[in-house]
Amino acid sequence: MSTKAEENYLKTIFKLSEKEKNSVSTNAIAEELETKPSSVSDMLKKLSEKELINYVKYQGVSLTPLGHRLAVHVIRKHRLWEVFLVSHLNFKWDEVHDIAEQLEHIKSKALVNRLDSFLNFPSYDPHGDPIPNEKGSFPKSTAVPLNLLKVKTKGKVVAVERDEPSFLNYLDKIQVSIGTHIEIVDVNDFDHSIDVKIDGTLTHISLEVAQNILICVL
Amino acid sequence: MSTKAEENYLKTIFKLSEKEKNSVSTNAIAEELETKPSSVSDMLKKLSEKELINYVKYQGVSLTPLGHRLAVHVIRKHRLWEVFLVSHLNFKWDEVHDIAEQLEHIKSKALVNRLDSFLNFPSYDPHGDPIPNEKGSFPKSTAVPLNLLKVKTKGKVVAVERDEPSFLNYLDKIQVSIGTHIEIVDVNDFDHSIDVKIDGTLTHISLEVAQNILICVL
DNA sequence: ATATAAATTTAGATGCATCTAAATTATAGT
DNA sequence: ACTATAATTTAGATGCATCTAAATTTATAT
Repeated sequence: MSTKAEENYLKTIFKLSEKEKNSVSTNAIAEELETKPSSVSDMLKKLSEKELINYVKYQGVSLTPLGHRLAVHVIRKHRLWEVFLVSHLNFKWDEVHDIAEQLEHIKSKALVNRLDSFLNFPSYDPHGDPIPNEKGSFPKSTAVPLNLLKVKTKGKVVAVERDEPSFLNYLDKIQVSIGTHIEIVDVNDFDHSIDVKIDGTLTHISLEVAQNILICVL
Repeated sequence: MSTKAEENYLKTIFKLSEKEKNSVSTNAIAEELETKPSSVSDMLKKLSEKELINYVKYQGVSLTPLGHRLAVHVIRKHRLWEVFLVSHLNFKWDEVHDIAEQLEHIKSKALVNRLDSFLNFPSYDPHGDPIPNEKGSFPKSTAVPLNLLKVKTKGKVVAVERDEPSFLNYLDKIQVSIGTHIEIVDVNDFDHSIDVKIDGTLTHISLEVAQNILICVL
């Protein structure tokens, strides 16, 4: 049986593995979890003994198939609960992350699968993140970060890559949500900020924000 | 902020306070929580320092108003989740206790209240136990244990006082659930077992079982 | 190639919740 | 009132997850 802390480590390693192709570093994990590298070292030893990660001292880590399965299952729970909170309890998309962080650790296979069925087997959570099915496979999508698109490209927002209320509130303010249509009007070579048309309105967006909005090109 | 363990102690003290009018003993708590009296002593000291219980060494404990409020809030969450599990996720009444034991520790005032509203402010959980409202007050009921009724009395099952699947499965087997009509046919003076008519069928019930079925006399 | 900096791990500590074994206090029977 | 027994608490230990400070290993830069 895995503890809450272990599950959070696995989730973080999974997340970081997606970005950086190679193995994940102790420091990166510490930063992501807002903890100290020494604490991470301790935990990596434990996870390694449980055969959840491949760990060679000073060389970083990667998930074993077992660790990968567990991480995906926690992510599945997190995202299903987010769907429930937004679609049935009327929470807004910026309010659900912290609650889902708690709910994702509830242990009951039956609960997850019944929740999934109750929600009609959703493929994406309120932030557009894909929800793995019971077997652990993700629906695939061909989304691209907004900052990589060229002028005149039109697309639809399919996901956002950050959960913080400050970010999500900003998106609300500029009227961006999942499904919103966006057109690239101009790209500023100096700071890589961009001008976009959102539902007809012209808006200026920083690189930082654009990087975290995923678009499906139309 | 209270930990899971603290909340479970408070819940237990609340439960035991209902039965025994006076203060609750260390041993009783230990037995209920399936832990050692020495562990209970440690925890009582902690709860006392947090002003959640009134504790005089060797004299047992009682809840302070603050501890009472917290205990009731945990019970509220437990019972609301049980309603959700049975009425929306199609769990049976004997399957929900263990899952609700986990869900009751999720911390979010908004979540509880929205869940309450989503469920239409239920007054009783699937076992017939009363659900306190947001302010902490319970709906009152005038239920009596089945074993205290006299021959020929007719009534309706309004609650059961145990959560164990073994007990609940037995009730399913003899066709007893919340709302079932029962008539006392005969009382055996020797072992206090009773003969009852359940939906027309004659059934023999032990004292142990009868004590845990609450009846509203008709 | 070697010194310096950066990343990582170890050593030793803390707080929480638990345990066993031993000591203490309360209670009940004669 | 006294003693045996039961209930309760204390002392000291363990495992988990974390921390700080120190040591070690790896990477980098001349």
